[in-house]
Amino acid sequence: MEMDTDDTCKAKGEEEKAKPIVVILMGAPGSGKSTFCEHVIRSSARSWVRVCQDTINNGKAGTKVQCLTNAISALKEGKSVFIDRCNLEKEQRVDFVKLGSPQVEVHAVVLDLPAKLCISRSVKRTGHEGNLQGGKAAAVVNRMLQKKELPKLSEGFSRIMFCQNESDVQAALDTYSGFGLLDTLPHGSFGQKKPDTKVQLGIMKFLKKVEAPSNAGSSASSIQGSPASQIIEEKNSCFGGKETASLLSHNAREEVKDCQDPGVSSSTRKGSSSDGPILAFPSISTADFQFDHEKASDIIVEKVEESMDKLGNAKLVLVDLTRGSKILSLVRAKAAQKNINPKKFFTFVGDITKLYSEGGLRCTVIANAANWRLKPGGGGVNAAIFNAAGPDLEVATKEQAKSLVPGSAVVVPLPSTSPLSSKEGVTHVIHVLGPNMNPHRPNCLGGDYVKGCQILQKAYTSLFEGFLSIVSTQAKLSQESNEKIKLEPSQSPGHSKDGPRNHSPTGDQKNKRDGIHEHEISKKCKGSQNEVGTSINSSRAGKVNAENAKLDVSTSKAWGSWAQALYHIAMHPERHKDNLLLEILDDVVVLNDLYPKAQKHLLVLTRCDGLDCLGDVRKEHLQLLKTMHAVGLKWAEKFLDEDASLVFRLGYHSVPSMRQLHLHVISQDFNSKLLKNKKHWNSFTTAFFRDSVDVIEEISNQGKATLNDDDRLLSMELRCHRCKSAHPNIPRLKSHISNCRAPFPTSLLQNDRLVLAPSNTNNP
DNA sequence: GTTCTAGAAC
DNA sequence: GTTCTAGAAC
Repeated sequence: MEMDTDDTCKAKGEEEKAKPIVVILMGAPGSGKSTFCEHVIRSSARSWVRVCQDTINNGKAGTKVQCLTNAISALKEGKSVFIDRCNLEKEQRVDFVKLGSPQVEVHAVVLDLPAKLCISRSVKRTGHEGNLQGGKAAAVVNRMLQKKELPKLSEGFSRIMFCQNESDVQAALDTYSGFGLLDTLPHGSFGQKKPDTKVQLGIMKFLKKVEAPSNAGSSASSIQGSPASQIIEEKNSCFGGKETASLLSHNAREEVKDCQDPGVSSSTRKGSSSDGPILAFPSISTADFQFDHEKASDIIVEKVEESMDKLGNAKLVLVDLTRGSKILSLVRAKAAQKNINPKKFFTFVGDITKLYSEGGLRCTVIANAANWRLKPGGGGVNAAIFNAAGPDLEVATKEQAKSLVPGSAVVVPLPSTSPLSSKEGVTHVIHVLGPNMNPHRPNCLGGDYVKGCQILQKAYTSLFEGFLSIVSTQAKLSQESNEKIKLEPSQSPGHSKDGPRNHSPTGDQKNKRDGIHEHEISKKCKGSQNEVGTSINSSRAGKVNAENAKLDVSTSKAWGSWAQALYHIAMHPERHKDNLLLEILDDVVVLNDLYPKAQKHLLVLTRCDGLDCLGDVRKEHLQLLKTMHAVGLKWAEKFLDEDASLVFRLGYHSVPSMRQLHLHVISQDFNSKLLKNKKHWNSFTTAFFRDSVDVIEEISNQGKATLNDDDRLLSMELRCHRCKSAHPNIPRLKSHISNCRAPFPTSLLQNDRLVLAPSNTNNP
């Protein structure tokens, strides 16, 4: 056993009072477990014992029982213990979790780093204690990661830290290095991006690309237990849940240093139709009003929990300016313990007046921790918001109320002339007055927390009710504007959908949002504004529906000239006599993909004008979808007659590059010189690809299809679609898939997602 | 040095 | 969607 202890700096007495802990490390070979232990042990004020199975037997590998025995004796001596072994499967760690007791907490530190990184470290390392060197490392790491089961609090951990990139690891190192003998750490699960799915994540570099899709892997192609939830970010400075970094503009990431946001996907930035309005609110009363943070965090979490059911697609975000703010970490821990949906409520570090411009987080409503006179000035959030909003906010506030009593809130629509509106997209400010515990401020409660808590509860209730009233009003207005659009379709051609939205009766508010939207369009599209305007098909401009006429951007998109080819074929197949065309029917055209990404790759193209992509599909298209599927299936079966070894998959890209709804019928060999890049691969092998059978089911049941439209799906780590092993680049991946005969993942074998020759059904 | 990727242009 | 190519990665 390694006794990496540092006895020099602590007195015996201290150790006796202190509670030892067990930290179970989890991670593949090369994930840095031993290094982690060494770093902590070097700088910690505690006595640690590192129990390493690789070396426990006089420097050689030992048994699990030896590890347990040594851990128990270390704990008896009051020492804290690192369990340094892979521990990737639940069963492998269960006995170590049992080391916990009322006196001994068991923590998990998960070094869930990219497979690529672990592999390269394992390969490179020489003289590693576990003797896992050389070329076999890749195979071993891949195999282990495929069995990975991420830990859950329910296994018996009081605290779990997920580290998915180097900065997470640094944060965990800081946490445990500074974890003194008498300190306690908040309980809960920290830093995991998506607890329930195993989304593969991109190999992008920090500042160049964003990271984990928050929700995109939930479809059939994500496999429980697959080694997928791996982040390749190397420098992300965001600790405790890095998702929000995906929202940040490049220059903002440096400033937003802490966030926990498993819920906000890049769609919040892009403003896709699935977004809901977001209320950003500061912690009320805990700053200048000196309200106790523990009590305040209880109330925030309790009130958030109460409002969860009423939120619909709206979201709440607690904002604080400083990284490592006590109130944020308390709220995070308590929200995690209560299993509050992290998609609907999360925390964010940043300036509440610059959430969009600097943080990339679009919050249409922000709350202000106001003073009772509703006046600018003072300090903190109140001063910041009044400053950022300019005199417009003061004027608009006066129209609504002259003063506030503690525990109440007032909703103020923000004029579009306010910079906070034009730059940040804020439509409303809600002033909230919380209880005051500061004797130097008016209405001090003098330490009466019974009353204080009541008032703070009331304050949050008023705030959330105010927000919900805005949400429901806006939803109604967008319905009305939608009705109006339907009545006046002639006004829309030639404009982006901002045109129709200007007909809405909401006046100022609408214009303001349109400003943001245009900003986004100009960022997203490389073409000129003119191009944007003209390339949106006029038949689509009137199609803005109730959903996409909401606060956020519609699904409508601009198509470049190069993206029109399929549309032209669909409209006039007879003019395209080229040899790609296979079949022309009343509703569909079948053609070979011009750039096939597999031995067989066909497109079944709808001839319906105005149906550009999966996002446009509604219940009235159900029969068409079934026809497309049936035609695709017919062709797949024809090819299977010729070559029984083929396997087909039928489906749609969540966001196609080419206009005009088309079904891909693609053989799963992916044997094509034209499959050249990560986007090609991931567009057919991640949740970005929506199986036709699932789409039909969704349209039938819900009236629309789920779009896994997060760009990050397309830049995820390259993994074999059969065995899910990770590969560093396209050539290596292709070389692997040409030989891989692993069975397809179960999810693909279900529900006829794969189409096989009858003779091939048992062993694809 | 070569291989490979990612972003811009089309 | 592809092509081109700078520059990162090896």
